[in-house]
Amino acid sequence: MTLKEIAAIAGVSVATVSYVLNNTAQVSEETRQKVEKIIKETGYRSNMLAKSLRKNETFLIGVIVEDVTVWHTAPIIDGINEIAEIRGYNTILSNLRLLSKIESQFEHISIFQKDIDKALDVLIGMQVDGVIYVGMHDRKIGHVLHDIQKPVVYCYCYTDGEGSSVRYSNEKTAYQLTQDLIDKGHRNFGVINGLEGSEPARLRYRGFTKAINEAGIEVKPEHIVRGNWSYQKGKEVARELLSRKDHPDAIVAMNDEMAVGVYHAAEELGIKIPEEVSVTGFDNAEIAQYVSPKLTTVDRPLQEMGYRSMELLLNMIHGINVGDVNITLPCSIVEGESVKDRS
Amino acid sequence: MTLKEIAAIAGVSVATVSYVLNNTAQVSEETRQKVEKIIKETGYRSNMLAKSLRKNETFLIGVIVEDVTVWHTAPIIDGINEIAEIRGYNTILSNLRLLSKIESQFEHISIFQKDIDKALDVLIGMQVDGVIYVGMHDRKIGHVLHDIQKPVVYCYCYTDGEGSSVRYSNEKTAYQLTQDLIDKGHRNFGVINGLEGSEPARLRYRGFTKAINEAGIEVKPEHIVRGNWSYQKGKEVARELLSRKDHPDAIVAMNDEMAVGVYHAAEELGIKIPEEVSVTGFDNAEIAQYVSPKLTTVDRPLQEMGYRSMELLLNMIHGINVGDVNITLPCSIVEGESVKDRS
DNA sequence: GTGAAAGCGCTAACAG
DNA sequence: CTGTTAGCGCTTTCAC
Repeated sequence: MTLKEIAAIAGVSVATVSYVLNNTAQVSEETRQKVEKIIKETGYRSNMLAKSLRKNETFLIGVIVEDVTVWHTAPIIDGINEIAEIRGYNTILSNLRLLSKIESQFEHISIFQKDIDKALDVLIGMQVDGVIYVGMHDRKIGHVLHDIQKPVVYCYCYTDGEGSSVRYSNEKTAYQLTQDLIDKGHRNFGVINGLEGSEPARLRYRGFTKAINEAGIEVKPEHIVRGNWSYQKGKEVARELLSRKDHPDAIVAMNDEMAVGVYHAAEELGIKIPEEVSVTGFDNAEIAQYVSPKLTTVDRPLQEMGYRSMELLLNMIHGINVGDVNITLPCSIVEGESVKDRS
Repeated sequence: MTLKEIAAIAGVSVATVSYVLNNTAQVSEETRQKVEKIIKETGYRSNMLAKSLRKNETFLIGVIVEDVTVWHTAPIIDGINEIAEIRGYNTILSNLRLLSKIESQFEHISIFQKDIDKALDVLIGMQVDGVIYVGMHDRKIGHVLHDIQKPVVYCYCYTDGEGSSVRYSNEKTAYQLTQDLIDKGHRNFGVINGLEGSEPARLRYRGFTKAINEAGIEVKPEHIVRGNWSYQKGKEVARELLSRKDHPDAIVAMNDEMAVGVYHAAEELGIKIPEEVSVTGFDNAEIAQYVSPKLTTVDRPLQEMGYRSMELLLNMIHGINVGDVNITLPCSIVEGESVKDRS
């Protein structure tokens, strides 16, 4: 069904049909009724392709996600969609599916440039007004979206120098978390760090160290161990940590999976949480609320990151805030029952 | 940058540029080189809107998801995308965001018809070749995608009579799971059912009952309790169940959250899993592998459901298999350590 | 081998 | 108030 056909049935011109459709000119009540009736009857829907081509505007935003199955991606998409819906935009999602395409999790991004370019060809070809790129890890990536003459926002990742980004605060949150533990009287700390080379691991550890140093506390070198984000490894290193006679009275695990590893290691060794050792996690994974006692952890503002990315992009599209903006959102600490007040 | 501009720079006609771009006619090597050089230099990307309008084909598939944050949605999308990529199609995702829009989880779908129609307006307007509708619960929904003259596949839900669907097997899987328990010598069963009115709950329970009846086993009515899918409620009813002197030696929980509730109830009461009571879950949630002992549960073929939905849709688009098809995929049982062999 | 020109469905002057 | 028409960027006959 096309405008022309509607016009033919109604016995009016295409222009008139367009007028009633878009309410873009005065049309007599009689004509309007007649046309509207036919539109309803035929179930006509206007061809966006033609419309957008003609008007040279699409109200379309391209969203490239590195992998939709990485669990933080969905809430970010949801946040993006919510703002899009409010502001009258539609989104077109491109899923790079990196997770299933890579061997090593930290292989350099550039080998996927071809995939990205392919995705961009489609999105730019669809004449999107701007692009949001959602990372699967929080890290620096190259200018993967180079050469496109459109506003771009990187979310859950960033690029050096060029381009705006929306991220969450690793360092400051780890700092606060550690301070809370210090305030609650803990002095003998253990820390299970994330995977070597991971930026969030580095930042979280730095926040931890800063709080420790400011409080003038010393952490025994043997109490600083390296995990790899996994439950298995967390349990393994926690076992060593907790087997020591001078084991920590607080273990800061850099994510929830490893924190749960600590739970199980403690259980094996008959060490009570939080009575004998406090434990904190990071990320507010689903498991955090299903372990007993509930894990104290950190909630990242994922949906909010979606909101802000979209709002930032729309501002750029409308010419507000033309410079590069780097937004770092605060996290909130989720109080569980895995930390004891020893003060 | 448009074809016309490229043509002007190269000093050839638009037709010629189109020929080299699409390799659709013989072009002299010299001209081809010249044009290709300019295309590369200018970073020209063809306008899909114009192209699709002209060719009257888009290779675009519309994917409507009821809520992207419901955790089974992402793997399904991923599966859809994988096939799309292989077959040269692109997808455009529409997220209805039902979860945040509804009060009661089981409110009738029809009140969202307006949202769905809006999403459809966009998708159909974009001239998609077909639509996949991904539900947030496995249930029967009305003909929410009525009146569209395009192939439609319902995934993780279905509609009565009209329309093809791809789902997973609740009943048969619950049957197998129960049989396994019977084979391992369990005779004193307890079951924690899902939310009243939920179709998967009904089907899973039916599968359970079928296996029980076939084996000539009797389940005490007091051992059949109603949960609501939640951890909290699961723990609560498990506490009652396990407090009884004649408590079951196997508890079939209809999802993993409730199964974890059983774990914690058992722990409180000093009852050992699986020595004194075996426990099974359903859904293979992330927690299933982080509890100790590991939970025996059921993995739904989510990504595969995405594959099959897309393949089915493409077949419909290409005129193969024109009738309604209802596919039910088998699940696999994930053997944990929460079931003891008592035979 | 290459170009002129029609037309995909729609909007927006412009004319009447 | 309504209709005629040009043209958005592209593909594709049909001529040459």
